[in-house]
Amino acid sequence: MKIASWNINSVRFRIGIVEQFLREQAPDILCLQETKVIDPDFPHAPFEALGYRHNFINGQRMHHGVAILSKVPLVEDDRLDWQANGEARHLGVRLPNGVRLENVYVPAGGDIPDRELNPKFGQKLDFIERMTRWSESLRGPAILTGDFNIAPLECDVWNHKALLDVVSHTPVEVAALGGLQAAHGWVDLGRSFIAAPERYYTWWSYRAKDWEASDRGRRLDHMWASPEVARAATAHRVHEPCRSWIKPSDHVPIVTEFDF
DNA sequence: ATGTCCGAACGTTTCGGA
Repeated sequence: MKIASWNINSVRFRIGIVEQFLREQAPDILCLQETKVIDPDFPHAPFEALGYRHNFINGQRMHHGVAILSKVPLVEDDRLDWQANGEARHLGVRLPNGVRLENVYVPAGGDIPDRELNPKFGQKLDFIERMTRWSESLRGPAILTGDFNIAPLECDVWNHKALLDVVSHTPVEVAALGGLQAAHGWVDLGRSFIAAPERYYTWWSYRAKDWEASDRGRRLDHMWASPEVARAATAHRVHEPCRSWIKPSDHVPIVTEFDF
């Protein structure tokens, strides 16, 4: 079982590179974030043509939105709203073997890392806190993946010191993410296979003139698993070349293979 | 390091969000 996660930054605008990725990597399941499309306008046909016939979508107008496209039958569990503001940021399904698959788009949190000056930063921390409470009560084997919008380790960013005050790498966010991870004993599959201190990024800003040359990346996208599920993981890859494809997302896909 | 990209709006350009 091959499971991929990708913040696509508009599934309609980038349907061409989504198809290319699915043809080349053929994951059994693809979790998307930032689909940026209401459910009636979701482009189902390209996925069905490639064999993805078990599709679950949770979209909204303009922003956010998540989807799970699958070759294997899935059962939807829930779509949670940890901010209680109606934003489409989660979709939970169950795999044929009963393992839960949770696809999440964590709020970016704005530019200023101060909840008094920037309410979005507070919402991001509150979102993580509510996810932590949910995570504590979660029973059974599960996979938690998506764009967490936090790069926790020093080697998850191009310059640790330069980014200590930059939203996505501040100590308060890293501590919150650590609390979430501890709340279910989540295993960080990315770092299980690409161990620290090796460089590992999944996002490069559009604003760099040459993303590859400057390489100012961050690891914002993650795939975590319950300990028993993590033991079944056999491979994990990050597909950096996708950042150079035509009309790229600023994120690249991550893929984990499981022996089930 | 204030740069780029998306979707929407009575729009042929500007804006919020990331």
